[in-house]
Formats: sequence, C-alpha cells, structure tokens
Amino acid sequence: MTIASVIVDVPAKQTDRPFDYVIPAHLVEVIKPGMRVIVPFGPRKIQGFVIAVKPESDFGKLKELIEPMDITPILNQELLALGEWLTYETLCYKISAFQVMLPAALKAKYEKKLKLTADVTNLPAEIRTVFGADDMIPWEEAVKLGCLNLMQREVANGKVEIIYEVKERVRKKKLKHIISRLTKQQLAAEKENLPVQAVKQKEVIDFFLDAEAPVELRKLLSELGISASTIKGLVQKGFLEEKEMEVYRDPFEERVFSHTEALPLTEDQEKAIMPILASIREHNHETFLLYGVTGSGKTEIYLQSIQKVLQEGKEAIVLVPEISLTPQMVKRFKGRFGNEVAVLHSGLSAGEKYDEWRKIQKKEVKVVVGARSAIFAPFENLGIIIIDEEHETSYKQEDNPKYHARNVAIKRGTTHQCPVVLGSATPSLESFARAQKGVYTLLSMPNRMNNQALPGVEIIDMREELREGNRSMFSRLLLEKIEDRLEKKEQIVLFLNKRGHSSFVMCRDCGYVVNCPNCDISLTYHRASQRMKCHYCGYEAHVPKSCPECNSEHIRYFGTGTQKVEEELVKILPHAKVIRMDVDTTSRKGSHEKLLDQFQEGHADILLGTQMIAKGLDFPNITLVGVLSADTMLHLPDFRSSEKTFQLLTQVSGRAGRHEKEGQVVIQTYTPEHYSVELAGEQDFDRFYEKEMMVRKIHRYPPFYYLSLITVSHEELMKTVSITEKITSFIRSRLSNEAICLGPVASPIPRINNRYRYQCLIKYKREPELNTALKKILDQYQQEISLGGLQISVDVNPFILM
DNA sequence: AGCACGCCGACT
DNA sequence: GTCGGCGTGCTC
Repeated sequence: MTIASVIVDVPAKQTDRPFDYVIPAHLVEVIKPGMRVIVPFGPRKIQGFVIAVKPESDFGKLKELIEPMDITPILNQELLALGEWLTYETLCYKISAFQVMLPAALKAKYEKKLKLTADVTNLPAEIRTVFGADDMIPWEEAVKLGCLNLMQREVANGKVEIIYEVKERVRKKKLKHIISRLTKQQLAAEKENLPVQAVKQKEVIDFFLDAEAPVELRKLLSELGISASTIKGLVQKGFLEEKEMEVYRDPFEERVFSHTEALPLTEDQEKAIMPILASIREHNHETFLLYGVTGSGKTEIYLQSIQKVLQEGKEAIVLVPEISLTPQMVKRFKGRFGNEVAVLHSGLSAGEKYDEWRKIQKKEVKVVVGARSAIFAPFENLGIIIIDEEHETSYKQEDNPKYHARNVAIKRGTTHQCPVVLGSATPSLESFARAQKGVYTLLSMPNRMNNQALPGVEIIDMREELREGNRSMFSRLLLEKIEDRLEKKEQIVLFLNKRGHSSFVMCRDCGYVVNCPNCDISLTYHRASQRMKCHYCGYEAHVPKSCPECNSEHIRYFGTGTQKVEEELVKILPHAKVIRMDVDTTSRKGSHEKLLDQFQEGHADILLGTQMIAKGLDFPNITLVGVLSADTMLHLPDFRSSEKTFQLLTQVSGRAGRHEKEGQVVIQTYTPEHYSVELAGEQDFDRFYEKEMMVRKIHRYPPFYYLSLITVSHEELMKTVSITEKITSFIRSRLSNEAICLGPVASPIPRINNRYRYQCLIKYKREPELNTALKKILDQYQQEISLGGLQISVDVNPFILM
C-alpha cells in the first residue's frame, strides 16, 4: 500500500501533525510530496499538503485520499524543509508555514451545500419549496431561511445530504485564441478558392500565413480592424480553430521599459562589488552588509551582481520594502533585465500575484523583485538574494508565522550556497553589529556618486519658535526657504510623519482625552467621516461637542495631519501648487505613480507627504526637504524609536540635491538635543551607532541580547494576570542566570477589544532550551486556548513590543 | 477550526 | 416527552 502523510488545513495545536491517507491505486504514480491534495477529514473535505509518501502507516483505519489539486508539486523539497524550519523558528503551525510560502490565491476556499438525494418519496413540501427547481442549495441559504433543523431531520432520513467542496480561489485566466488548422500551403490554396468579395477573410488568411503562434482573438480583431463574424466564417469553414488558452494577467501590460546597460562603476562601487562577485563565482554562502550613503549607487551594484548570476544560469531574489516598491524601482530592474523579471507586491490583485508567481515556478523568469513574502519565491537555483533597505521593519511579519525575511534569506542562502546582500544607508544596529563582529562582511560606500555633497541640514528648535511668538507649524527659516525655492522654480518636499502621533481629541481645560470603551487607547479623529475611530477594534463615536468630564467647550484636535498642513500651506502661500501624498490620496490603483509623475513633470512646487515619500524619490529639481516634526516617533514605548527616528531623518534628507543642484534640509523638532535628531542632522551614522550601542548595552537590548515576547490575553483581568504569572515563573525556572525575564507586566496597550493583555519579555544571549520551553507553554494551555477564552502569542525577536 | 455527540433545562 | 442550549473530544 502507498500512504501519503498530509498536513491538513486546520490551524490548531491538535491537528498540527501529519495525518496518513491511502493513495488510491490510480493515483499512486501521481501523488508526490509537496502537492496540495483534497482529503476527507471527519465529515468534511479539506485541503492538505503531502509531506511524504511512504509504504506503510502506524494508524489502523486509514481513509483514502480524494484527489490532487496540483499536477506537479507546488512546494519543492527545499521549501518543504524551509517550512519545517519556519515552524520551529517561529513556533507556528506547519500549515501556516506552508501557506505563507504560497500566493494567497492557492489557499483553499470551502463550500458547504445541501443536496437532495435520489430518494424523493415522502419528501416534505417545505423542503421542496426551499430547494425550488434545483437539487442543491448553499448551506448559508438554509441558515438564512432558518430551516436548519428541518434539513437536519431530512439528512437523518436520507432525503438530503451535506456536500463539502474544496475550491480554488482564483481561476487561471483564459482567453479565446485563434489558431490555424491547416498548413501554410493549404491555407494559401484555400485563399485562392475564396470568392472575390471575401476581402476581409482573405486578409485574415494573409495574417495567418505570416503568424507562427496562436493569436489572441481580441488582438486579432483590433489589429486587422475586422469583426468577430469574419473569424467565425473561417472557423466554420474549418480553416481556423478557436481555443481557450491560459494567459497571464500582466500588471505591466502596455508598458515599455526602455532597456538600460550596465553603468561604469565608481571606485567605491568597484571595491564593494568584488567580494560579491567572488562569492557568486565560488558558490559559497556569505552575508554582506552593503553600507552605502544615499546616492552612493547601491542599486547599480545589485543590478550588476544579478547580471553575473544570470550569466551563471542562476536566479535572483530582490526584496524591497513595500513602500518603496514604486514604479521607479520596477523600471530599473525591468529596464535592465526585461522579461526575466517578475514583480510581487501588495498592489497586485490576488490573480496578478498568482500569475507572477507562476512565472517563477515555470522558470519563465530569473529575477523576482518583491516585498517580504517574495523571499519564498520557488526558484531552485538561487544565485543571490538581495535585501534593499535592510533596516526596514516591514521585513518582519507581524502575524503568524512571525518571521523575519532577513533570517529566511540567510537560511536559503546557506542551502543554495549563494551570497545574501543586505543594503542600507542606515543599517539596523543588529546587522551593523554583526558586520563589526565579522559575522557579515562589511562593504562600505562612503561617497555619493559624482561626489555631490550631502545636503546641508539645519535643525530648528520649535520651542524657540514658539517662545518668539511663531505658533504656526512652519518655522520662519523653513518658510523663508520655501519662498526662495518657489521663486527659483525649484521643488520642495515636505515630510510629515503622522504615524505614532495620530490625531486625538483633548479637552483643553481638564486634559480629558476621548478613549475607546473596549481598548485602553485614545480614539483617532477621522476628518473624512467627522467621527472618532478606534484603530484596534473599529469602535466609532461622535466627536463630543463639550467635554464629558468638565463640560468645557474648549475641545481641541491634536496631531497635525497632512490635510491640515495642506490647508495651512494654501493659506500662507496661495500661489504654490501642492501635491499631497498619503494613504487617502494614493489608495486608488496607479494614483501613487500618477502623483509622482505630475510632480516630476513640474506640475507642482511642493510635494507634501508621509512615510511613503521618504524613499526612492530621485528628482533632480528637488533642492529643499522640510521635516515638519522630527520627534513624533521618538517618544513611543519602543527601544528602537531612536534608531527609527535617525533612519527616517537620514532617509528623508537623502531626497534633496541628488543631482547637480545643491540640496538643503530643514528639520523641525521639539527635542533638538536628542542624539538621534542631532546626528541625523550631521548624517553621522558611525557616531549614532556608537551612542545607540551604548544605550542598548546599558538597557540590555538587541544587539546585545535577543528578545522573545509572550503576550497573554483574556477577558478577565484576574485570569490574565494569574496565567501570565504562571508562565513567567515557568520560563524563569527554565532559563540560565544570564537571561532576564521581565514580567508579568501589563502590555503597553493593556486592553484591546475588551480583552486584557499582559506580557512577559525575555532577554537572553544563549538559551538553547528556550524554544522547547515556549512550545511547552503553548502545549500546556492548549485546551484553554482552543476553548476560545485564552490567547497566548509568542514572538521570537519581536519588532513591536505592544 | 468544525463537527458530532451527549447531557441538561424549558417548552409544546 | 422533544427541542435546542453548550461543554467535550476527535479528526488519518
């Protein structure tokens, strides 16, 4: 007998193990490890992944596997093993690990239906009417009509049966194509036989005398300017044939990427690329930290390294933060490698993502450029993995499996014996420390290409401005410079970091802040709907007209949004043309690109925006960058807040003066003395690194210590506290003296959606037993978790400590 | 996660 | 008596 070991699509502790199924005789040759299959599970049918095929099973009463969902395995041996590794590293379920490696389109969709059986004797009239003319209805319809009990009885009587179906989420896109059924000679002969008046038909035959491959019907029609009936005629005569053929949804259809050639490298670049090329050539794994200031030409290094990899007949993965995966970026890769490139990012529809992914799987492309999840691209012959802006926190997935793309990259780099290149102008402290220790190889590019000077930065103390009577959000210097650039017809970028300082509403008399009744967090004011919203549970409320505490009518809106800045700008500088870029103005597909194009073409003077304009903008006419308030994220309860502030300010400053014209940066802040602001002003990463390393050392944070965070949540406060207490003391008993276990303490957000949250933070250097201990905790509380009362989340190397 | 099974209180 | 509420335990 041939048995398949299957991981079923049920994300729960109890089902997080293989289930064995007999492979029916006619499928024995077909079923391979890595395939998705449909299996019976209890009364249902569900999707599963075959992880092994073996001759026997320990289990007595096996069921038969129903059918495969793939023709060839969708996960190769490497990815199957990578899934196991992910499960171990992030303490997630096996099924979640497999699913995260695949495009969402491949996740199964389940349907439940009611079907009349052949036995229609004595069928109650009500049942008849519910079914109507059909013999099958969706389960939901019976629920809606409230006749479930009725149905259940008939199921027992054998008149109705419950059907479980597993469906694909996305169909392969198919379009009508026309192909010739005759040889060219035959076609030519038939053309002669056609009546004289069949002008159009003859034209079509001419076309097919030239054409090699099948042609899309739609394209054929528009190209020849004919109607469908012409084709129909020829099809009826048997000359041509209509065929449904699979096509890719192409998000870049009708776009031409002009080809670019490798650029000559600067001395810095030459020095940096050598070790990478050597690693490619010698097929050995090495992790490089490419530390190059903004404008030092990191992308060209990526491009030329990839070129080398392609010459070796291998493939490349390039990870880019979602936010900078702009058309500009895509253009650079498509320009160099043309059709060899697949692009994976969140702007694509599920179908488009699936199609791009399939190009990788079918080996039709050799390079993938994408966000975090592209690290799982199913290449089998990887030659290089590049992570651009490696310090970006978006490389860490915040929901299960809580993996970091950098770690996955290094894992895959080891398996494939290929280099991993981490690039940044402001490396994460973790990576830089590793480079200093020699774990990674440091490659520095301290100079900008063409040796342009880094932009001059001025830091403005906004408290000073306030003291001198300037209550606006623009300092006098910034305003002066803006006016100057407007006059010179040069462009300005204004940056506002709204994140971390959302607009809240406060009473000016008593300080009352409107909070969410379900979560211990202030409500955010939404201008568009004129309502207050909770970002965590979705609760909504009206804006109070007077203070609920003291009845004062002095309600004030805090936190400056881009909209408010825009209004202000219009007031102060009525002639300036402003383009605003934030989530609201870029939500529509393609609007991001459109706005940038407008700005590039000079249709506006000022580009005002959030996070999303901090990266990748490279326009020659930008000579002034203003940061409206540098310290909005500095005071978050996050040990990385200084690092993030420094990175963001450096990043934004890099937008100015990238070409001939000299750039200037004005940073407004309420804490100019803070080292992350000050050193960002001097663009001095090395000193920032030193300073921040000291702080991390004193407080025992990464990179000196690893972190793991356990968050417990429950509806009852007492229960939450007592369970966290037990967990904490258990963990403590399993740790060495070197490790520190902080807790139990309330989470920074102590209540979300009426669930109390407590946590335990573990700081450690080397704890080989920790993983086992954490697993044990999840096992221990398994029942209480599955009953729904308790939630325990474990985050190994967390990025958000909330 | 679903789903069946089973045991108890509230009704026709 | 039976309908339907939810706790319990299993799924190859």
